Amino acid sequence: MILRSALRIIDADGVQSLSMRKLAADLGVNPMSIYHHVANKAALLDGVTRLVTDGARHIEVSGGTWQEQLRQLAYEFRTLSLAHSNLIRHAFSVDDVIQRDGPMWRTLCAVLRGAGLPEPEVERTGAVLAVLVGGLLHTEVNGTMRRLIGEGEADDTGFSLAVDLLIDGVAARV
Amino acid sequence: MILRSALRIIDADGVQSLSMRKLAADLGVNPMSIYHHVANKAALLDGVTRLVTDGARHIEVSGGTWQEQLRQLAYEFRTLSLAHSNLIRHAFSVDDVIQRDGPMWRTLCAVLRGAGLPEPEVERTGAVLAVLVGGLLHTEVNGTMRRLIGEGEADDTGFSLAVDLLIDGVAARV
DNA sequence: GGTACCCGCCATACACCGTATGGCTGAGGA
DNA sequence: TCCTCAGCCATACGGTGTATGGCGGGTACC
Repeated sequence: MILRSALRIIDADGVQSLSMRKLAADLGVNPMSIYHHVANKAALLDGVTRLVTDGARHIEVSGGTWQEQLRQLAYEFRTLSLAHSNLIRHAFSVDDVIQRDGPMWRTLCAVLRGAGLPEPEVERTGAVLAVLVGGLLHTEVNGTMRRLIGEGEADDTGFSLAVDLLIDGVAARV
Repeated sequence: MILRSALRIIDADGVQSLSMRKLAADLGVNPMSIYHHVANKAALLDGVTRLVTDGARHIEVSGGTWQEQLRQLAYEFRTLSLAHSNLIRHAFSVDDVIQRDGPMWRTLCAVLRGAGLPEPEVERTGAVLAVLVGGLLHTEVNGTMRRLIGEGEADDTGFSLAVDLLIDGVAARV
C-alpha cells in the first residue's frame, strides 16, 4: 500500500517531490505512522525500487540468434526503465538497479554462453554489458540522449544504435 | 571563490551535505549573500560542474592508431570524473556533463573520422559513444561497477573491458 | 559638493523537510 | 484479568532553500 502510493507520487511528480508528509496525506494518515512500516526514507525509496524491478522478475528471451536475444533483453530493460523513469533516474544515481544474480543478469549470462563466449569471460562480459546498458538507460531517462541525438528522430534511435554497437563488440570476441 | 569553496565541500562530504548555510559559513559570510552571485542552489551546482569540466578544456590525443586514441580519450574522461566523483555522481543524474560541441565531443568526432567512419555516421556514433562512456563512468563513481566486477581486481578492470568492447564495436563499422 | 542610485551584504521570517520522542488505543496471549 | 505490543498519532527539534526588506558605502551625474 505504502510503496504503491509512493510510486504513484514519484511517477507523477518526481522523486524530489515525494515527502513523508505528502505520502502520509495521500494515504490519509499521520506522517509518523509510516515509520512503523519503513525504517526511513532511503529504505522507502529502496522498497519502491524493488517493487518495480521485481515486476519484471520473469524474463524470457525466445528463439532467434543470440544477437536478437541480446537486443530483446536490452529492450526489455528499456521498457522497464521508461515505465517509471522518475524512479529509475533516482535509483541509478544511488545504485542498486542492477542486481547481480537478478533475473536480468542470469538471462544475460545464459545468452552470452549460448553465443559461444568462453566461460571465464561470460561473467565479466555480462557485468560490463549490464553496466553499459544501465548507464545508457540512465542517460536516456535524464534527457541527455534526447539532447544529443533525439531532435526529431525516433525515440529509440540512440538506444538502438548503441545496442547494435555493443552486439558488434560482443561478436568480435566469440 | 564561491564555486571553489563549494567544490571543496562537495569533494569532502558529498553533494547532499552541501547547504547554502554551510557554504556561507565556510566563506565567513551570511547565507543570503550568496544569492547575489548565484541565482539558486541548482545554478550553484551547475556552476561547480562547469568549473570542473572546463578544467579539461584542452584535450589532446597524440599519435597511435585510432583505437589507442579512443582508449586514451576514454581514460581522460575517466580521470576527470574520478577526480571529483561526488560532484560527477550528482551531475550525471541531473544531466549536463556531456556537452555537445564540448572539447571532448569534438576530439571524439575527429578520432572517429580518422578511423574511416563514413561521415553521416560520425556524429551519431560519437554521441552514442559519449553516452555509453558517460553512463559507464556513472556506474563507476556510484559503486555499481565495483560491486559487479571489482572484488579484488584492479580498479579499472571493468572500465578497460568496456572500452575494449566499444572499440571492437566501432571497428565493426569502419 | 550634493544627491540619487545601485551593488553587495545582512537579519528576519516562512514553509517545508526528515525524524526522535513519547503517549494513546485496542487486540491477543498468559 | 493483566501484560504486551503493534499500530497510530501529536509534538517538537534541527535542518533546509529562499522571499523580503533594510543598511552602508562607493559611483555617476547634476
